[in-house]
Amino acid sequence: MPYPSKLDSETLVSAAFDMIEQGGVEAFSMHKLAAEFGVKTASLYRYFNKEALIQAVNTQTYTHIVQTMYDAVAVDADPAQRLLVAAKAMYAYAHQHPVTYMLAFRNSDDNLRPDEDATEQSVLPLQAIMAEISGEADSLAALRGLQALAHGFISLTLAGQYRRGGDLEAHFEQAIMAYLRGWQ
Amino acid sequence: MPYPSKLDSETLVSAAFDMIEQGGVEAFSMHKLAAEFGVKTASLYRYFNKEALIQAVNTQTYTHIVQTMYDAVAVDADPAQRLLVAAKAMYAYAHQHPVTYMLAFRNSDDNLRPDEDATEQSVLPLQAIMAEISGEADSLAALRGLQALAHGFISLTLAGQYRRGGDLEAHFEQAIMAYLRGWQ
DNA sequence: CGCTAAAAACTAATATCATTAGCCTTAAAG
DNA sequence: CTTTAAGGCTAATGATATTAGTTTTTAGCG
Repeated sequence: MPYPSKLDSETLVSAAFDMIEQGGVEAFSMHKLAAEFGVKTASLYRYFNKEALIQAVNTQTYTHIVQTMYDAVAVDADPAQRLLVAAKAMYAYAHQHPVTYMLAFRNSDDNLRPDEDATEQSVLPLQAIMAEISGEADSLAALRGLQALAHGFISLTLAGQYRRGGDLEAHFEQAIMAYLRGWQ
Repeated sequence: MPYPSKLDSETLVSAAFDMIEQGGVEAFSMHKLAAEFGVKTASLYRYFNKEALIQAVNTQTYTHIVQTMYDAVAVDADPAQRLLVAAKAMYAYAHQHPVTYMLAFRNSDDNLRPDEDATEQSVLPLQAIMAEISGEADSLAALRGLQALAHGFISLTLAGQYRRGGDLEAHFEQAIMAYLRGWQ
């Protein structure tokens, strides 16, 4: 009944994702996003306000990461190798989408965080693999450490905190392997 | 020659630090900061613009963390224990100053990052300890992994990404110890 | 074929920011 | 007592996010 819609939620989120990845969150504005669709700023508010839009972008980021890791983990190898592959997939994804990656984990505000369910549930398969290394009892602690190590390395790298040269990707792998060795 | 100054750089940075820690960066504004000093907004610009102010806050955060770890590391114990103590000191500091901690490591923008020199140089003592565990050749990789693990665990905790219960601090320690074991 | 309803976008207005240019005030130094 | 420059002030500009209320469009129905 209305007249031809120029906007829809999904397309908006995708466009916002790209704009943020290109120019950073600071430069991102509702005004610029509207302009990209040939629409006035206020029209966006039928779909999202800025906070909701960024939260949607973060949820998308999270979904992508989980998907990436799922695909990666589906190799036929010993547990340590499978976890290493998963970590490397996360590393690669983060380097392809550095801005939105950091944004998703920044979480200054509760409202910008991805949905609860999407997050913790999604790592259960990884925990099962981890259990093969650490034993069932320690698998949660061990998994958390693995997530921490991977995420920490990625963020420090992206934040430019490793400035003394060396092969960062090699160091990443060495650190992961040492960590897994330590749980055996 | 001028008349009694109501402002000075150091006090401004401290006040900004506190305001940000209390209310978050998003809520922080030059206007509110000026109000706290009974001064008009424009007056602040003789000292800082917003970007420079936040960078100064981040530098202060970094200085505090380095100091905290230096103090912690000065115990008489085996290398692994000393590194664990340092990591725990960082953990404790981050939990006392969660907002500014995350802000300092967020680094969306180059200009908000702490000074180059303050950062990497400061971890050399830790690298020396790490070398006792991993050997000289691997000490940089091993140290980077340790930083990553500690920082990653802290950020994921602060970001509310560990929502499945368990003793987080205990898991933190277990993860660090496993990592160090892996390098032995 | 014209009317109606509701979706979708628009206009207009408000409030908050950061930032700059130029002015005014004060007290220390000569 | 005059100079001078530091330090704060006024005023203005241009983004920005957001809301309320209005207008346009077109699908479906009588």
